[in-house]
This record gives sequence, structure tokens and C-alpha cells, in this order.
Amino acid sequence: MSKCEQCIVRELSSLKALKKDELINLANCKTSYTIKKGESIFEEGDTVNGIFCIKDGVCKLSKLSANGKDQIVKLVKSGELLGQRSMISEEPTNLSAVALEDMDVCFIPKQEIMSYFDTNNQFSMEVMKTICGDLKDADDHMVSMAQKTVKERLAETLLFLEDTFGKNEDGTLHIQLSREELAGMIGTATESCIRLLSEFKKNDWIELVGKKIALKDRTKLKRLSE
Amino acid sequence: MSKCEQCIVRELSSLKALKKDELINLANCKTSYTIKKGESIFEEGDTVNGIFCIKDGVCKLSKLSANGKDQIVKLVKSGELLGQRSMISEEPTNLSAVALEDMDVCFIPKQEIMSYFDTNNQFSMEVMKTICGDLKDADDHMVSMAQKTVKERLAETLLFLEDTFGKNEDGTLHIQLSREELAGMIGTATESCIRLLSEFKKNDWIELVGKKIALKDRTKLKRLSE
DNA sequence: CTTAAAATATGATATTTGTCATACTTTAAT
DNA sequence: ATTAAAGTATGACAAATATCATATTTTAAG
Repeated sequence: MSKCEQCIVRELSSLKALKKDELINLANCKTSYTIKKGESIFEEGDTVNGIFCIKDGVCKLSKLSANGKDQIVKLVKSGELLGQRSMISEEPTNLSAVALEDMDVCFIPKQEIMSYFDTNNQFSMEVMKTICGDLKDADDHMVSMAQKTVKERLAETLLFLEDTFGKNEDGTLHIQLSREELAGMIGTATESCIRLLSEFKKNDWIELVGKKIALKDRTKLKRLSE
Repeated sequence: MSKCEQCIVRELSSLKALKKDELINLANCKTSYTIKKGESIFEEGDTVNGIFCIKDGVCKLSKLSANGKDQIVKLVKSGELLGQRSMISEEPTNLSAVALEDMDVCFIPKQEIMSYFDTNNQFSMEVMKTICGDLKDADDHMVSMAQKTVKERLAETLLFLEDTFGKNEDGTLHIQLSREELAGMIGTATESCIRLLSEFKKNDWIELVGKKIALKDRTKLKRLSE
């Protein structure tokens, strides 16, 4: 049982507002475990009785739509918390969380978080601000879906992926998404996504290294996305 | 200065968690006013230094997209609070709020709300739950935009409008939206929206009474929307 | 290494949706 | 009452996107 006090990623989330004695309690009640790429942390309809603190790795939050396609709502990376919404609402979650890479996570039981809400107002405010940020992102995302073309959304998403997850030494996007998953982020058919990637490549805006993608002309992509 | 203690709509929002003495303070610092149909409560980019409690009327929350179209993100009606997200984030709002009907609202300064956050945990939890509910709605809405056709979204929206705002004696939707606004909710061009309304009418799923709309076959609409 | 399965890619085509033009209808102002 | 402006409606067409078929490449299993 490692000490939460010394955990680096804790500083990145609302948990940074916790005080020393709260951190000691936290270390005593948390559960650490690993999740392999492709495994799920929770699934649509599950009741989440706590929150997950992501120490390492990235996962996708997605929702299966009526037509059988998996729409990716958000990517969550190390330093972020997972499951807050569902835990606070006291409702089964409407999203599935699936690891895109091997992950290290800690589970913190609901009871513990609730006790922080009762005694540590700064923590409550941090959580509230995080959820408000998520809400703003969701609204903006929704407007993109409604008003932008698939091409614009692809450009936007590629830039987002590079900005958020960085790139490898060879310039390719660090985050590994299949074409199907990329299409699921954009909200389009896999074939349409592949076709547009080919078009972007032909225009020399991106490079395709196997199934990896490298951005070559961020300016053009930026202009297209707006 | 009317007493908040006796205000009926207060019972419908997070404000129901306030205690007697808090309500007396609230009554002393709130500002009541009216807003005419078409007027705005705040606009994209404004800093919102408090929240609005809607006593009567309905407004739209919308965001202007790059192509010049106004995407309606949410409708807010009496009993609900407005501006919480922006106030808590301490960021300018990303949405505009415009009255769809004449409205009565009260403005509660940020300072006052913050003091409740400090001293009344139940209130904080209620606000958190509301925002979490909004986040869930936003995610679901986003998936609809990404995965459903315009026709499906129109059917869904018509049902939502009847369920949420009710209908007049003649069976028409109580809420008054122009075709342009309805298109703005669905995320489509005004002409496409009008065209689909005509098609729905031809199929006898709805009736068009002037510019008003009456649902005639909820079952068909429901099936279509899913 | 070989093979089956999965992922990526591309073409052909149908469907959906947007855009532009125009007509009709309602609303509001003089 | 008359007229202009805004809102609603419809047609014609173009563009965007989905779907289905099929080929190619990559991955994983035996």
C-alpha cells in the first residue's frame, strides 16, 4: 500500500486539495490495480461506488448508440479522475471506460470521497470546477458535432490528439487509436474517416506511417478546423 | 422585496436546501426583474457574477458557430438556475441566454452563493448533482448529434418539447419556437427542418396549425427517434 | 513459417443534407 | 389599408456522407 502523499499525479486532480491527515486515510482505503489495454474499467449501466484516480495510461469514455456504433465522448489520461459524475449523481453510469493502453489506477470508495465533501470545502470546490469544465467541453463538443463537417472535425481531432497526448520521436501521434476509434471520436463511419485521412495525406497535411499518423501542416489543419 | 421563503419555484432547484436564515439573507441581496421575449440575460463572453433563478418563462442557451448558425444547447425553464457553470468556473460564459417568452428572474450575487457553499454542504451537493445531471444530458445529446440522422433528431426533439413544456388546449406544443430555432436545436439547416416537418405532416405524424405544431402519432415518432 | 482473422484502403453507388432560388404567408410598421 | 420585412414553404441542384463490395495489408494464432 503506497503512500498517496508522495504520488505525483495526485497533484494534477482535485485530490491536490486534500490535507495531510486526509491523505493518510486515503492511502489506507484505496485499492491499486492495473488494467490491460482493451480491458474495461466500468461499463454502461454499471453502478460506480467510488472514483478512479488514473496513475498511468489513457482510457476512452464511450457510449454505444442505437445503430451499433461506439461514440467516444472523452479521453481520460493520467492525473485525471474517473467516475465522479456517476458517483455524485448516484445513478448507473451512461458511459463505458475502456483502456487504450495498459493502465495503473487507484480506486477510492465513495464513502471516503463523501467524507471529504463534508469536511473539506476546498476539495468540493475543486471537484465542482472540474465537472463544470467537463460540462463546458461537452457543450462545445456538441456544437462541433452539430455544426461542423466531418472533414473539419477530423482536422480538429487530430490537432487535439497531438496537443493533448504529444508525439513520438518520429513525429507520429503518441496516442494509439484504430481508424474505427478515430471515427468514433469524430462521429462518422470508419470508411469515411479512412477516406479523409487519405485525402489529407494527398494534400500533404499529414503523413501515414503504417497505421500511425503524423501531422505535417498544423496551420492548414487549424484553418480547416475553424 | 419579496420573501424567498415563500417563493414556490425555489423548491424546484438546489435552493431548496437552504435554511431559514439563509433564505432571509437571500431575500435581502437578490434582485428581481423581468425580461421580454427576445431579450438576452447574458451573452457569449460575458462574465456572470452570480446565478439567475427563473421564476417564470423559458430561455434558450445557445452558441454561435463559425458558420454563423446559432446552435441551441439547452432550454431552461422556471424553477431552474442559470449561470452556475460559468460562475463556478470563474470563466466568461461560452453560451448566450435569450428569453423565448417574457420572463421573471431573480439575480443572486456570486458572493452570496459562495457563502452557502462554505456553510451548507447539502446545498453544495444539490448544485453538484444538478451540474452532473447537465453533464449527462450534454453527453447524451452529443451522441445524438453524432450518431442520429436529422430526421431522428427532429422526432426526438418534438417529443422532448411536448414532454418538457406540454401542449395547449388545441394540442399544439406550448413552447413557441421559430423554424430557425427548431433547426438550431436539431443542428440542421432551417430549410431541411421545414422540409422534414412537411414530410412528417404528409405521414400524418404531426399537424401544422399555422406555425404551430401538434404531435399526432407519438408512437411513430418515438420509434423513429430510436 | 503459414494461415486465418482483423484492420486498413479504395471504388461504386445510394442516401442524406445543404445551398440557392423563388414563391407564398404572416407580421408589423407606417 | 398598404407595404415592407420577416418567416415559412418548396423545387432544383450540389455536396457531403453512408453503405456495400472488394482488395490489400497487418496482426495474431497455431
